[in-house]
Amino acid sequence: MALQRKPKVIDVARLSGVSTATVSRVLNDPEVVSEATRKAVLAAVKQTGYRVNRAARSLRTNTSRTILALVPNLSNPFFSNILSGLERELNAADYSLLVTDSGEVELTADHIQRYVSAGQADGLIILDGAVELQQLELVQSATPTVPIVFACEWVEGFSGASVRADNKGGIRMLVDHLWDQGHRKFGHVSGPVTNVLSHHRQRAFEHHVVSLGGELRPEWVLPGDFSIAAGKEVAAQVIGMKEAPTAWICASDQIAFGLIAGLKKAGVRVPTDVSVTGFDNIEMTEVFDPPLTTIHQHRNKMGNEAARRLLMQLRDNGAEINTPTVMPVYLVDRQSTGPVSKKTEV
Amino acid sequence: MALQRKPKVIDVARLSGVSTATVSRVLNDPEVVSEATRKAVLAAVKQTGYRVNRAARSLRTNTSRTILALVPNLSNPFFSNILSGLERELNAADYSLLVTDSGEVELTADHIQRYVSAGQADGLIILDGAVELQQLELVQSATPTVPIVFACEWVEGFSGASVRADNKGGIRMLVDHLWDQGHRKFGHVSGPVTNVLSHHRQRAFEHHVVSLGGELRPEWVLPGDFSIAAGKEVAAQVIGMKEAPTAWICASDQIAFGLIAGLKKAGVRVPTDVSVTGFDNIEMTEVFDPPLTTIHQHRNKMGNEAARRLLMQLRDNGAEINTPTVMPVYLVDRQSTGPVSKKTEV
DNA sequence: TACCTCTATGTAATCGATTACACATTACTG
DNA sequence: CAGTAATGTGTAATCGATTACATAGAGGTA
Repeated sequence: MALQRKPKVIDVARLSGVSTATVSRVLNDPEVVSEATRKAVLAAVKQTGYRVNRAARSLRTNTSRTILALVPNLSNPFFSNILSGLERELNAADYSLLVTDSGEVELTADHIQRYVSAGQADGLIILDGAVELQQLELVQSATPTVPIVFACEWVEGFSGASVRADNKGGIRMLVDHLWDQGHRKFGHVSGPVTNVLSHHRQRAFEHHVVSLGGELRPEWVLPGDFSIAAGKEVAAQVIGMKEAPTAWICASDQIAFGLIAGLKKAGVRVPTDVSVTGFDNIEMTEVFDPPLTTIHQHRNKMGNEAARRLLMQLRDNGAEINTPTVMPVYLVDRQSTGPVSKKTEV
Repeated sequence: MALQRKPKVIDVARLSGVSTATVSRVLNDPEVVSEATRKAVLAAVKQTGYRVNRAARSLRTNTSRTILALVPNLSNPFFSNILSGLERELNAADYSLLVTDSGEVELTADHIQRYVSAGQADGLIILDGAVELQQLELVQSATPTVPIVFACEWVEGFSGASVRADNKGGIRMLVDHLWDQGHRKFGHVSGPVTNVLSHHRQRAFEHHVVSLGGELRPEWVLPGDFSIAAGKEVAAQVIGMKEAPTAWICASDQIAFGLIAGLKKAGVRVPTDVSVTGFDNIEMTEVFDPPLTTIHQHRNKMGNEAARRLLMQLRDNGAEINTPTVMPVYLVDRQSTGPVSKKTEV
């Protein structure tokens, strides 16, 4: 009863008494076909269980309906959240998501082209800001029709689209919040020195603290790498400080966790002795002790938005809007921050 | 200087003075070509910057060199860790990884076939145990050459390959550990009732507690859903219990976090009053207060292994070995467990 | 030398869908 | 009603790589 071979257009065509061209039209451009034929063809499609062969279609149309996501570290939950948003949006538009971990390899134009030139991907979503601008431009000039959208991270100077959180706004909210609680001496544990987010937030931090009239010292700015381990290392340094900030702004929740854990172990109380904030609002912030005051970003939505911008570019055929989309963030006030205490003042 | 068009086999062929057949052979089956020709062709490939068109190759060979991963929830860090392992292994074998979130949709054979029948994927890695056996068998009979490997979760009764953690062993280690500390009354917060892992661990838990002679009561077994929220809900129930276990084994670290947070809020001390264990050993366990005693599983390696088994099947063309690969786990003893206290005994 | 084997390579068909172009039919216009 | 436009459909070329089959030449054997 069921067909032995996989059904092809020709089978559908025969069954419905039309040509392969018409079948194809029904599938790709239904309006041009008459009502009656369309119905007949769709019925035949259903009956045969026909499904287009993507390879054949790709070959002919020179498109893959597939998007490649370059993720710096697939095991990082932060990125997987964005991926999730991406995937949902792409799937809804009948695009597939190809994923590659860009963490180990150096992200050269050549590496990226392996996918693009081979016709495996119609567009690129890059979550990794650690691509060199020059390499990106090489990719763009080699395959100018392939849109590139950055999500979360980005590359300074790159002319393409990007979707990012309101990093600056987030930092300001945190500083304001702490300022209102009486803090005047601020420390910052930033992300990796080469990371765009680090730079951006670092700059926002400095500007805002200065503009409020708070104290800023170079030795109170410590680079981390977004990890718990980094937070712990910083804790060790903080404990040794003669004069320390009363509030620490960390570039990620993980750093804050590590820092607080380290401080607690040394007998420093948070927030009684020192206030600490995170960034991201990952799930765990809520059950951490103390629950973490942090900035929430809509990671899923950032993925959605990035996908939408990419799809738009694919449709409008490169109507590039290079203004970054900035997603709003908000402050989540929990218990890792509090009024500055007398004792801490040396 | 650079070519306008993308180079094709014919361009490489012309440049190196051979036929397209020979170029193809150099690329796919180098041994059959003479040393001299091979070198000439490779030089031409390099010079032209040629890259095979995957669509054309796919069409002709009826393979995609792409694997589809079905992930129940892309934003769950647990799965993204497995993904990461998968991706690395597949990439090393020149396979690409297509990812889809199976969480929202019902995983029907039809849904899966959308990818497979369309020739988009040569194999399937399923991280989602919530597929119906019948649907799986439909997929297998429709496309018997497409290997399926389960990773982490699996479907009872399914004849294909699977890679999983030693869930039973992990549970036993936990029970033994608690038993040694004097606990005799055990509670279990399991995963979702329909989840294979839940069942498996639940059974292991019951068997082992009983075989040691510990106490087991139906009201001490509470279903959760692996989430922090579930842990919190359970905490509320536990607090109301007339007689409660002295040790709780949770199906995930997240549940344990939620449970402990809830207990702490109600003034119950962990581990002084009650011991709690997790499962997974996610990064955060270390900085949690108290640091969580849990079972570590090699999530990355599970991904690696699943990919390896799939690739093996693709090479040996379906030499199916249906014994599951069980990955070892180990106990990480931290501070959420301790000797049973007198006070807790009612 | 005649014949066979083996190796290296070329010729051309093939995978399955899309689409340029051609054509037939119908509808509309003055 | 002739002429033109609009609509719907079919024919066949096409995308780019792989590979069955054919063949040329080298080497071996009786």
